[in-house]
Amino acid sequence: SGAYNRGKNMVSPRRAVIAVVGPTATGKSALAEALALQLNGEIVSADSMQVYKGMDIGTAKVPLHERRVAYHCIDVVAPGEEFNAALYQKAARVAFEDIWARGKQPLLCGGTGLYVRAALEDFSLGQDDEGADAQVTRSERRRCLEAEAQELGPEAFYARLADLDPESAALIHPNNTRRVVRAFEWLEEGSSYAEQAAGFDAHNEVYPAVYLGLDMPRELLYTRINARVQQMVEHGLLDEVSELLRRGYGHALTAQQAIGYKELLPVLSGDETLEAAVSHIQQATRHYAKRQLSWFRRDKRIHWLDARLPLPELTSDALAFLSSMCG
RNA sequence: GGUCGGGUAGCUCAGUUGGUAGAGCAGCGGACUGAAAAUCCGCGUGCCGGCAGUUCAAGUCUGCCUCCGACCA
Repeated sequence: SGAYNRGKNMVSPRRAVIAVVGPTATGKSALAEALALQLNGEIVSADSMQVYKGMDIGTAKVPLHERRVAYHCIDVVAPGEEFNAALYQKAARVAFEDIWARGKQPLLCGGTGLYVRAALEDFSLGQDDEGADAQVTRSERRRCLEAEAQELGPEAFYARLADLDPESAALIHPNNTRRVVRAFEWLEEGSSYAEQAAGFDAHNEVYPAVYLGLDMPRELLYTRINARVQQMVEHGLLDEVSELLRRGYGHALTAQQAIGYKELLPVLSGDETLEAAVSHIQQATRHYAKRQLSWFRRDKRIHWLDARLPLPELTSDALAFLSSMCG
C-alpha cells in the first residue's frame, strides 16, 4: 500500500475524493454529474459491471451523448476478460492521480461497496501478479481449488481448511465455499484470511474521502427499481444480450453473473417468456439493493441524503455538506 | 336449485390414524478484502372462512351458514 501513498504531498481537503454511494436506482449518477459540473470534477465509476464493454443498458451506464463530464473506469475490458477488485483498485487510483494532475476534482460514484473501499482505503488484496503468466497460474490455481471443493463436497473441503488454518476457518461459514477457496489462496500466498481480517474494520484511508449516500423509503425504491427494469427492456436490453451472445460471451463469467443478462438468456433460447424474466430481474435487483444497503449502512462515515429530493435541491444539500466538511 | 372440489402466513400450498400448525416464494435483518450485480448466514402467531355440536382434546370428525371454482339441471 506504500506505493499509493503520495509521500511528501500534504493531504489537504482539496485533495479529498468525493464519493457518491448507495443502492441502485437511487440517482447516484445524476448527483455525481451535477456535483462534477459545479466542482470542475470528473467521475470515477465504482461499479463492478460498468467496467465491461457492450454491457450498457443493463448496467445503467449514462449514455455517451448524455455525459457532460469525463468518466473513468467504464468500458475497460471485454465481457470475456477477467476483472476483479485488485485490477479495479489500480485503475481507480490511476484515474484519481490523473484527474488531480489536471487540476480537477475526482468523484467516485457507484454501488459496488467492495470497489469503493478498495479504491480509497488501505486495502491489501494480496500479492501482485507479475505479468500475464502470473495471471494464468492464479486462475489455474483457483480452478484447482474449485475442482477439489467439488470433489470433496463443501463440508469436507471446509474441514480441510479448518485443519490447516483454524483461525481463518472460524471466520468463514462452512457453506461459503467461495470464501473457503479464497482462504486457501491466502495460505498459498504466505498469509491467511484471519491475518488480513484483523484489519478489516480499520478503515485506514489511502485517499481521504467525503462520503455521500443516497437512500429513500424502501417501498419507493422498489417501485423505482421495477420501473427501471421495465424501461431497460423497452430500451433494448434483449437486443444487447443477444448481441453479447452473438459475439460469444454467453458463457463469459461476468455475463452470467450480471443481473438483467443472466435472466434473459432463457428468453432468447425460448425457454421462458419475457414477462417472467422481467419479474425475475426486478426481483434480483431488489435483493441486490438490499445487499448494497446492508454494506453501506454500517459505514458511519457516510452522510446520507434523501434521494427523493429533486436534483437541484439534492445537489445544493450535497454542496452545503461538502463545504461544511472542507471549511 | 343439485352434486363435487376447495377456503390454513402477503402469495402458492403441506398438514400423517383427532393431541392448539410448517414448507417454498415474497418480505425483513446481517456478513463481506483478488468472481462482489457474486457468495453466504439468520428471522415463520397465523381469529387454520363463520357458528354450533361430538370429544379430556378439532385445522383434522358432524351439522348449518358463507365465499370461490368446476360440473349437472
